[in-house]
Amino acid sequence: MSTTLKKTSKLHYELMQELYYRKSASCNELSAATKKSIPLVTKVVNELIEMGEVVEQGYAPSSGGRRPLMYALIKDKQFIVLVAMDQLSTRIGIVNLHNDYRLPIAVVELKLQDNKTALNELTQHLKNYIKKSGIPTNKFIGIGIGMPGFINVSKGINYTYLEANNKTLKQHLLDETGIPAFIDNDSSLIALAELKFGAAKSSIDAMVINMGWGIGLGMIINGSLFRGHNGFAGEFSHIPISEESILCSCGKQGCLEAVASLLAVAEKAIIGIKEGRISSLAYIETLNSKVEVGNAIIKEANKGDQYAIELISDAAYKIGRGLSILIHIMNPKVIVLSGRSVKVAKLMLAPIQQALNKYCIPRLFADTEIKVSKLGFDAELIGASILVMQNFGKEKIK
Amino acid sequence: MSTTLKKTSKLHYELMQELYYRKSASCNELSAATKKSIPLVTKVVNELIEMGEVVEQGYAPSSGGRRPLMYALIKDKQFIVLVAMDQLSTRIGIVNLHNDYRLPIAVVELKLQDNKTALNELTQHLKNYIKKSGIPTNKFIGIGIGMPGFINVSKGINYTYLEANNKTLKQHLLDETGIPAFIDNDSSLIALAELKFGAAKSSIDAMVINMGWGIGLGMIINGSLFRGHNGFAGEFSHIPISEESILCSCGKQGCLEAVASLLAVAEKAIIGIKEGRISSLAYIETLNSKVEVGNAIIKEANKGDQYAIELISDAAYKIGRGLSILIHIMNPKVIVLSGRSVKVAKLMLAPIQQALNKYCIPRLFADTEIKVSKLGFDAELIGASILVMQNFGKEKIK
DNA sequence: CAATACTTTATAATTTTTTTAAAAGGTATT
DNA sequence: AATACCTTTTAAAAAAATTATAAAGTATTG
Repeated sequence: MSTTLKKTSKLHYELMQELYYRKSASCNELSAATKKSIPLVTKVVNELIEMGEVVEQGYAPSSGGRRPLMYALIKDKQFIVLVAMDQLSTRIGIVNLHNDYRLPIAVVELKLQDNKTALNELTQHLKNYIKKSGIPTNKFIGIGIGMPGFINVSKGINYTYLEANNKTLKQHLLDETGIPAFIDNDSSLIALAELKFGAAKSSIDAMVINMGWGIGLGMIINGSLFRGHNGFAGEFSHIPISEESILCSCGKQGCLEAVASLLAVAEKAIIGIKEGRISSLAYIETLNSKVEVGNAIIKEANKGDQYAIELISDAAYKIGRGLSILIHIMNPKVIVLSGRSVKVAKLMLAPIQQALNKYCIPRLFADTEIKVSKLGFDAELIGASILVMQNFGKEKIK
Repeated sequence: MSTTLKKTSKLHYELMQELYYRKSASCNELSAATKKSIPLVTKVVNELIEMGEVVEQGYAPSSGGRRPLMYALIKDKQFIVLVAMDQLSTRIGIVNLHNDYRLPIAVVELKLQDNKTALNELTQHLKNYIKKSGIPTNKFIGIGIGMPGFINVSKGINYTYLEANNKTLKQHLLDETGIPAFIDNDSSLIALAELKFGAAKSSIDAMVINMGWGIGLGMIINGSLFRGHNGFAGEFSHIPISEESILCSCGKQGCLEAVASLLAVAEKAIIGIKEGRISSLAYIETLNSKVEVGNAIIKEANKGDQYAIELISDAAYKIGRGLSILIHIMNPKVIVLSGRSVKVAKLMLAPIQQALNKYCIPRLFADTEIKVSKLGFDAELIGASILVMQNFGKEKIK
């Protein structure tokens, strides 16, 4: 972008973003997407070609009229570093602007809670991974990071984890790597991924449920991610919902997370098995690890183990009750089931539907589709790259 | 608008809308509000003056620079018919574009439920009221109607009440009165009123609670009313919340409305008094009418009657629990207490706060203000006029 | 208390962008 | 094959936004 003398405008970056989301597009499509006139888009696209950022891809099949010339980003000019963190493990990847991975995704053990060296570990892993890729620093657009916790996206701070003394997390990572960093909540990134590449593609409004060790929610409203006044919207995990007074990690009782998250299910399974429930789960070795049991439940439920299915169904019904509240408030068009537990999402559809039948006013959800994510567990990584692209050029153009 | 040859654009109407909301404004303010350039706004404002729609109002005090010329709508050129309905009674008014009433507000008894002649009654009342005003039909911009029920705003249909055989409600009223009509949910209109003229003025996001015989919710998101995919968003009344299995009018159990609405409170009061609770409520004559008792509770609570206050506090705490769910999901900046029960809203603040303290994650509502509406019971009527203004010119300009 | 520095608003000149119109390259139908 | 109809591309005209400048005010300062 700096090789030519032509000045780059906001629209230059916007068109590149759109080409990233669509892989390839015609001038007319780009004009519609950016709400700029065709002549203007045509002019800017030609400038991008001159700059070596974009190439013609030949003609697309006609849709009943003159065939459109298609354009795409040049593959390996720029790269994005992706990071998806959860409480226990962190995934790192690097993609080009066609979303091809340049290295296998690295999975590293990294405990977030009560771990003072967590930030240093992360920084080190990142630096190593980037070095290993052999790509020079100036070719990276940015680092996108998804993680749990209360996050201020614009300031680049996570109030819950990874404290960087006196600095914002964003600034710390920029200083260490020389690459601009952007952080966001894991559920928000999953919602972004579903919006741009997944089951909620081009949706005006969609609710994306991040089912995993917790239960997150990313909300798409008016075609973009809704973050709320302080950026904390979508705290679905901790709505007071259950009559069972089970203590939640947040300190309150009756939270959805405490009764329906994968972690809660695993806990219940461990007790059940110790009490003698018959299940293939009884034969796993690491019965003391909730994480291992949680993963095993998903695997065994898909194989048909009755107890595992019962546990999943039970949780799904409770999630369904939570969704009924969400539907009453938001009246969404699409609800997407995504996140770690997506592998058993098909088993959850029936109990969720049952809960909706019981707790929802029929007219409110008659028109609401419940979809299962096809992006699977990669959604958060994909979301991280979108986060970076959404900020692409923002600092260069005032 | 039709007296001159100059063509009227979308911006002409937009500027008039903005002048309606602000009473008076400078070109710079209008430019900022409409996101159009100052020269363009200046030009169009001058055209509006030529057309006789707008007048100069002289200079406003300087804010540290050249004094701005202020502009305002001409008062009595155009009028709006306002209608606010609830289950039992309907209010009708007429205002000019300075929001001055031209006639005293008419209150008529009109039962919505199970009343086949309701629509005819409404039409007749409207016609009489308009006739009484002496204002010619072509001077009315529109009729704005707020009412309970499931409403499709764009189609102009209420799925719950006022069926107009084979016609939309909107079309029926246009045919009968010759004036374009617009309908919307009562809670949505109250939210609009609070957004433009009330406690949520110019808010980016706000949750407006319509407390009355039911419990409604109007949501302001990104500075405008959020209606959801089918227009049914904000069904706060019927979220499953209570452990008490009280049957709700919607057929389900444990709805917020069934335990915390003014109607539910009145029901509880009647039982309490019959059981011998000591209260000034015991002396009202119409103890069999829930509506009368409800109104009495509001009056006596404000006078200090302990039982009435207890009843209100109890309901408020439950509403607070509902709000805690709303806060978890939406993370709003402002929550406005509005609607019929607004007269006791001050008594409700403490128990609501208590519920939030118990059920909310502190960080989520630390920054959330809970405000009491100053528009009072007129909010719905004001909202009806805004509804009309929002549609002003939309049919004339494609 | 004038002179200067800094505001905000209004107007004019210039540049950018959109709108409109026309041409070019297709498919579908008769 | 001729015609109708559709979509994309290019060109010319019109509209709107920027930018620069002028005008009219307040606050500050020696």
